[in-house]
Amino acid sequence: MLEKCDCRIIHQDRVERARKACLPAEESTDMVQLFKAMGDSGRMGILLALLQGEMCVCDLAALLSVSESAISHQLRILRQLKLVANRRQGPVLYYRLNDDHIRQLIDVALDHIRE
Amino acid sequence: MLEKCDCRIIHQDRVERARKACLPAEESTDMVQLFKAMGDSGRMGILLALLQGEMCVCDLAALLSVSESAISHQLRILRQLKLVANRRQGPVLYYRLNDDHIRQLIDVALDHIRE
DNA sequence: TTAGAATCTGAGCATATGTTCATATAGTCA
DNA sequence: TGACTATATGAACATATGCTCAGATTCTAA
Repeated sequence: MLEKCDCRIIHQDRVERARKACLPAEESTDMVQLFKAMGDSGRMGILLALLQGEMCVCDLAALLSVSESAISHQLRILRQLKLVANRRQGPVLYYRLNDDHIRQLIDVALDHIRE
Repeated sequence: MLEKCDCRIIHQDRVERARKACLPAEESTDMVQLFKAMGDSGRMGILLALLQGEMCVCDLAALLSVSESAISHQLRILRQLKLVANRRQGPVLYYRLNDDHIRQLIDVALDHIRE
């Protein structure tokens, strides 16, 4: 036989190597949360829209054809993860992308799916 | 009054601008699928492990403390999205990251959460 | 070809997630 | 202050998602 798995670990060395390279648990979960936030069509629609510039809640609702409440719920998630930020002007809240990382992530993702 | 929203669209121009910049529907959904795939702690664990090099199913199961069946289900999703690829050597399938985009995405994500 | 190893697959179940609806809050103008 | 606008929030419900378990494949060695 070529390979045999006794304790269901064929390559103890590889498992150890990966275990040592593990990220701190908090970084890992934060990263998962970030990708999860971008892994929803509604939230991605918001992010793609904000790539073009600031928008308010009702603009986004009109653009994406969903209720303003739904947009607001999604924006809260994006806010908590520091993906978007807002500024108030009168009664209107203008949302924008919080930094350039989102654009970078989208660019790399597009590279991947277009290859 | 400073701003007023009649038809629930305050800034028609911004909505139009965003609408014109929309990605093709397929690209958008593919991108969402990609981020969704990376937005799960189990699958991210697999990807982080494979950053260190090839591993087989039972190695991953041991490393991540889940069943081989669960790993196999997750690997199928990652395979379909071209995040991982495998090669067979005897009865063992060795999985690896399919290209460098995953590493790039993880790097940018870490930049974001560490800032 | 037969037995056993490594992996895959489908169905079922428990949990997680997104939307809706009703209501609350913050800000503006008369 | 009182009426109205824009947005936020909480609960409830329907759907999506990941794991488990049992069984099916694929490959190897004898």
